[in-house]
Amino acid sequence: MDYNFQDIEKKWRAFWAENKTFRAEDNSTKPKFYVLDMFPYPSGAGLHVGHPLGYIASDIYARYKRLQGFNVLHPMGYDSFGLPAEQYAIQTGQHPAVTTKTNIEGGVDNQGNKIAGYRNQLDIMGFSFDWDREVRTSSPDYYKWTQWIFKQLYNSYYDTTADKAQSIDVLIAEFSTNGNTKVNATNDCDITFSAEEWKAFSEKRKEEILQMYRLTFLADSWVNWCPALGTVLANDEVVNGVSERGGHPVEQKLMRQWSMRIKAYAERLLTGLDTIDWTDSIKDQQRNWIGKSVGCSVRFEVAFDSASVAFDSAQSTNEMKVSERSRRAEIEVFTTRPDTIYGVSFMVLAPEHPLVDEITTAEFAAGVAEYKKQASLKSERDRQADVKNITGQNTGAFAIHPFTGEKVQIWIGDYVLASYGTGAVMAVPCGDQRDWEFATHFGIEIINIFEGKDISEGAYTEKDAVIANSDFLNGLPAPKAIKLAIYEIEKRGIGKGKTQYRLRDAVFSRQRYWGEPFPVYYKDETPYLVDDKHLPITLPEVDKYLPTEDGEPPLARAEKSAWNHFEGDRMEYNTMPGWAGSSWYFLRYMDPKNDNEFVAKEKVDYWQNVDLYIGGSEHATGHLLYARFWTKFLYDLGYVPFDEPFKKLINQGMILGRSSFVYMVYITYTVEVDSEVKEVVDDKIFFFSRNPYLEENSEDFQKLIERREQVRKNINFEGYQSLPITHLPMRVDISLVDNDVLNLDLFKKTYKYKELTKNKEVEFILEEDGTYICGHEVEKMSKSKYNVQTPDELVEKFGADTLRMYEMFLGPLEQAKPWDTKGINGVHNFLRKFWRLFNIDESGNAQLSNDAPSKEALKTLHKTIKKVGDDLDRFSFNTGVSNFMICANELTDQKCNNKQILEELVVLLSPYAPHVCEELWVKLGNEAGTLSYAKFPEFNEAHLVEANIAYPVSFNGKMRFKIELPTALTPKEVEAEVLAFDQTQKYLEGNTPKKVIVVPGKIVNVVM
RNA sequence: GCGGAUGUGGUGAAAUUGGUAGACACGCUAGACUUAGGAUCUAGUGCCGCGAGGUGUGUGGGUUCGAGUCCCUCCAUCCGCACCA
Repeated sequence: MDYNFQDIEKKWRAFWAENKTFRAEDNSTKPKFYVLDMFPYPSGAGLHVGHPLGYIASDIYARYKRLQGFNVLHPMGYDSFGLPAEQYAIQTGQHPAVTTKTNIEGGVDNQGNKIAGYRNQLDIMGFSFDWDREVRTSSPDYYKWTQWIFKQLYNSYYDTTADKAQSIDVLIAEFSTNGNTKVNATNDCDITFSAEEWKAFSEKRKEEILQMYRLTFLADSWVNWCPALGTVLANDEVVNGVSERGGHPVEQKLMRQWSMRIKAYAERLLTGLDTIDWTDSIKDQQRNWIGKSVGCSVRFEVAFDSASVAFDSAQSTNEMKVSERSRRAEIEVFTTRPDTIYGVSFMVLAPEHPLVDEITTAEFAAGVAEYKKQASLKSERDRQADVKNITGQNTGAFAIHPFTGEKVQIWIGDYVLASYGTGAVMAVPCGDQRDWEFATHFGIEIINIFEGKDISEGAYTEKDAVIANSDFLNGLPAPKAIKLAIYEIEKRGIGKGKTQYRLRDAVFSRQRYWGEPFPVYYKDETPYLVDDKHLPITLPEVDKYLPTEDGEPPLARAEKSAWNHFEGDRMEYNTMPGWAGSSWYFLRYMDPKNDNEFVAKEKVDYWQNVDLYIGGSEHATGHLLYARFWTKFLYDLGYVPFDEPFKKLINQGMILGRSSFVYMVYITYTVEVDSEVKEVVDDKIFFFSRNPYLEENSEDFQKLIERREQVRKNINFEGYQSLPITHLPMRVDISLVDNDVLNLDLFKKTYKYKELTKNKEVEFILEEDGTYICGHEVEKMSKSKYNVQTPDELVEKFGADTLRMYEMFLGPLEQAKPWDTKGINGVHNFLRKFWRLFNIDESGNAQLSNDAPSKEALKTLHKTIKKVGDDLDRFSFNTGVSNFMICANELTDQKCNNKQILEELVVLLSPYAPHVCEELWVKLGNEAGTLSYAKFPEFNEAHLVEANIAYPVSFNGKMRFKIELPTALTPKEVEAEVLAFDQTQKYLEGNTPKKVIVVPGKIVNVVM
């Protein structure tokens, strides 16, 4: 009986669903194992073959762990809030909840297109998900708890002494007893107050101050504003100055926004990386994003001497105030190289630095104003792109060097960023290349403080120099000098040792409809939290999904009655960003239906963190960082017993599309109609298999030349016309192409080229065998490129087991690879071959031998058990498939139909090809549905031991022949046998061997 | 510029600890068979050479009895970050 995969797969999928075969138990004595995929955003386009790659790998691993006796949690859900559904809603008026439901469950969209549905597409792959645990971030049952976590963050601050988050009540109590002078907390508060002052503050003022401490807070901050999307974006959602989604320009705007004080966790996010098993590349990306630098702050006093200051004559009241303050100002800088402080010959402030106007002298006021204007006009992107162009402007002011007491010039320059450190630097041209270039460009003094280093061609930036010319630092190597300099700076009270992070607090509000509403209302424009008993605050209905006319977010359109809970003057109009729901979803799977807690303590205590997480590397600085942050926070509050969410992370490589091209080739000429010159396309159009210019001497190319002469005659042109030949590559849908051969009939019938060629003669330039070969290019798989391969078609044609194994066989999981179906037959044939081993007769019974298995069959089996097991342990799924093929080939050669051997193999193969294995498992006489919990075969080395071994013998490292010797021989005996062997003399060529190296069981090398 | 990764036949790739380079599969060549099936079976297939043999893992060097694997140099491609003081 043939391998009828369609019936088999259908049958077992139904069986698994009906019997809930893959349900994970919360109360189990078995050890747990948590295998998680990054959940998908359910888009209308559906899944292509790239999406399931990671899911297949994780499913194989989950099934493997079940066979090893683990209680496996392997859930799936949907990250279902997001932009595409909202934009579709704006265009069509359809509620995003409806679109989202259709995209998940299948159906017809409101333009009549059939949607397969994510769930159906996932189901046909035979994944062993426990669907009873499904979560959707856009479901109120789920986002109730996203809102609840937000509230916990709001009610917490970061205590830097205890190095953990604490209740904000602790802080309020401290304010009431001691004010804020003794508080050690991560904050943005730049004022100090006493207990009495605190008590005297109004409620509104108190809340304003608390906002500067809370872990999520409302503040006016410079944000990435994307006008096209009408919303702000987090730093990780902005790539090269444009939005990650859609590629729209992004500008800086000062707005009142919710933020997450992720900065508080910078150090723990950094050190935590050392405890988890992720790739170096992702860890480095996170380290880079956090951007820790160790150094110290130093304050330079501004030298206000009467002669040089601008505002003696200035009228501004603001400046008058400064003048009244007895004109004292300090510039604080951050440096990682305090050892080079004697090399400071000037200072540079960011153009936006608040002190700039205050210190600029009259002489330079116009220049500074002009420079500031230029800088503000440049976008962030332009400023970054324009690195080579050195620009700057002297302010005319001076600072006093804190050690030498000398005056150094103060400049402004846009290479200093307002957003990093203090927005000011002490410039050390001998030790920093940018400072060196700046000094050289503007002719500022360069002081060399490195012993014996030449700085005439550039700065010396290594930290291995000895410091000179620097008073108390003289003669010290840089690392020691750094320590001493910090000590001295602190002693003199002009700064202190400090660690700086590049990590910014994360903007947490979006001016969108399709996201979680905040559990927040306003009274007198002061935010208050909604009480837990009113959660979730559900999304209110609105008339349109667009911002209001005054630029308020879409939720501002909601009537008061549209809110399920309304309090105060108004509710919060912003919604949460996409990463809110995905920052904790892995916890909800443990307890998805709990209505009283986000996850019950005993469940999270049992399941712990994710043992294996598989997903794309594009989330390196977004989701993966935020999820770690929230986990650490929930750990601090005692809700979860671990502070890293994902123990091991594997990033599957992207599957790229292979686009096919046809090349339209035609001649153009110009004609004058009513004194207007028009370009005309010739009446004949050629379709070439490839660029004809690549083969200019070919026969086919001659056809073009002839045609051109024809055209030349036809149009009867006067004067010179070059008659250019246009070569236009056009994508064709890959469904019309099989191994680069174009289905010409179908192409002619269906393709859009008709419009372009109507009323024209068309000639296809064919290969010698009459086929038309398409060109191809590897690029991202996308609908617009006509190169999408859906899993559905392949499952239909070859079966899910074949597709699962083929995607694994393609290459290492982590590697990016172009999609190509050329090899799929090989994998399909393997499964047929495997099926044939069972000798299944027409009535569907397996004809197997019950005898004791042969020695060689046992050897094949145990070799395979060992290799496949090892491959699974190191996530080498591609070699696993190879090993199954080798095994099937060997058993076929051995004509093995031994029941005992085949039964173990069925278990071994079942993680990769679950459907066919279930079928065979039952044919072997086992109970339906028990395969998933069978025992993974045990490897027995005894079956691999052979009496003889074929030693490869090499001479000076070159392998010459093999010699069959008993395994038990000692190296000495092997050496003797080899030297006595006939062929040895031939390869010795009369030399006496100097040495013979015998690696037992491996190789013999004769050194001459 | 900095960081990470990769480089092996016509193609996808394998070689886990330094020990027979190219397993497995696709493709291709030749043949067999037939219930004409995206079958099956046999033989071959890195390159050069009729052959003996030579040569071969991006380049050049080194360590070693032995290097795809370790070290150094350079080249190419991909990814991430990028005036971060």
